[in-house]
Amino acid sequence: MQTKEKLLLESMELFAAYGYEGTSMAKIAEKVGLKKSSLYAHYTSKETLFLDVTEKITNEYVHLVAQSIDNNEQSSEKRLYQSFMIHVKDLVSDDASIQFYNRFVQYPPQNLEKELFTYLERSEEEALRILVKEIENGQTVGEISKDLEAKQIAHTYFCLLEGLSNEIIFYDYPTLQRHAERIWEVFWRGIRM
Amino acid sequence: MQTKEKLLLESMELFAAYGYEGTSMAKIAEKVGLKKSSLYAHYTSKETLFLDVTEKITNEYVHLVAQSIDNNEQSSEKRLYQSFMIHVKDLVSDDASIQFYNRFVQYPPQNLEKELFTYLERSEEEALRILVKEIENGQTVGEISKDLEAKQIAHTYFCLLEGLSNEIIFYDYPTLQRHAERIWEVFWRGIRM
DNA sequence: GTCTATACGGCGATAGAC
DNA sequence: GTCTATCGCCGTATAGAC
Repeated sequence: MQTKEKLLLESMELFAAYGYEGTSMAKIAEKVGLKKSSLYAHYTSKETLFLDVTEKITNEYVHLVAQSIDNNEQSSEKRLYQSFMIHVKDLVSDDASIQFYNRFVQYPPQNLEKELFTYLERSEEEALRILVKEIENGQTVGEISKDLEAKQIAHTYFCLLEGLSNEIIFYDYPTLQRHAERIWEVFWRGIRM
Repeated sequence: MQTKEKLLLESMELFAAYGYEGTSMAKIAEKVGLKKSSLYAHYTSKETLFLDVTEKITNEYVHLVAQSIDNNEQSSEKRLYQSFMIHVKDLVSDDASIQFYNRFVQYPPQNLEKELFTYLERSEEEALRILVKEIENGQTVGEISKDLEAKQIAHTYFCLLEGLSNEIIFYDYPTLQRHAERIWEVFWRGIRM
């Protein structure tokens, strides 16, 4: 793996775990296996490094949402359920990118707020659009109630996922998975035909 | 207001907005109207100040959950709906304490994780217990489905609130309130008789 | 209890040899 | 591109006068 690639990956994991202020260039350098001054051969500042990570992550996030909807599944219910559980799995798995995404959507570093926002706004909109499309499909084939707007349902879906991400600190994966299944049950009862 | 009281309040607001590492003793001092060295007459360290704020906030949180359920309302649906919307209102209002709570439940500062956890675990359990009681009540009087466990429903309820708290950065209060109402609609359809 | 002054370490960032 | 050395700044925390 190229040094710059590794730098992006390792710093992303540190930012996700300890936040922007909680992650020092020295710690990043140590994890990558360089001296901290060497990082500046790749990035002119901590800020530009962070923003580059952000750009990469937001692109990946949209990709993940799109990919999580498995078109081999027959019913909308199964497609949406599977997508939901894939997200839950990613929340606790080694995929720190979704933790990075959730953390900085909520708590952007003070001075980078505006620049972050432009990246995040775009990806939030795209992710929503992908899900709305799938839900409208479910409404067309008569699986999902037409009493509710597709956008409204999609919002609730993401809202639940974000809420679940808050529970990671308290529970292990099996417990979280059980919670997610029960929460899905409530959600599905709320939107089904 | 006593100096120590003011110190707790002002530092809480800064911690909630900028995080633990993002809040310096100098900024706290400035907001309180003291020199930073004077803070050490009240607390021996930034850590002890932060933990004292945490203790206060977790107690207030349990109190807020208990108080948000208005016993004058006749139906379980109305009581739960009103409680839900009070929380949403507090998310965006001047009440920084709920922002403090949500922030550090999810992202505790690295070195204080264990001590924070003991406070938060206790308050999470108590808040859940209060809501479970109200939901079981709704099940007894036949408003809420008995197909679902009260605990499961309570988890979904808090999960939605936490998810909504993530949306603050994107939307203003009226928009968030509309979202919350629509999300509630999905939720209620999911649990009603 | 609040102030001024200061200690000391870690931070982001730069200079310059190799 | 990576290193050693170093800068200037700001962080937490302490000492001591009032």
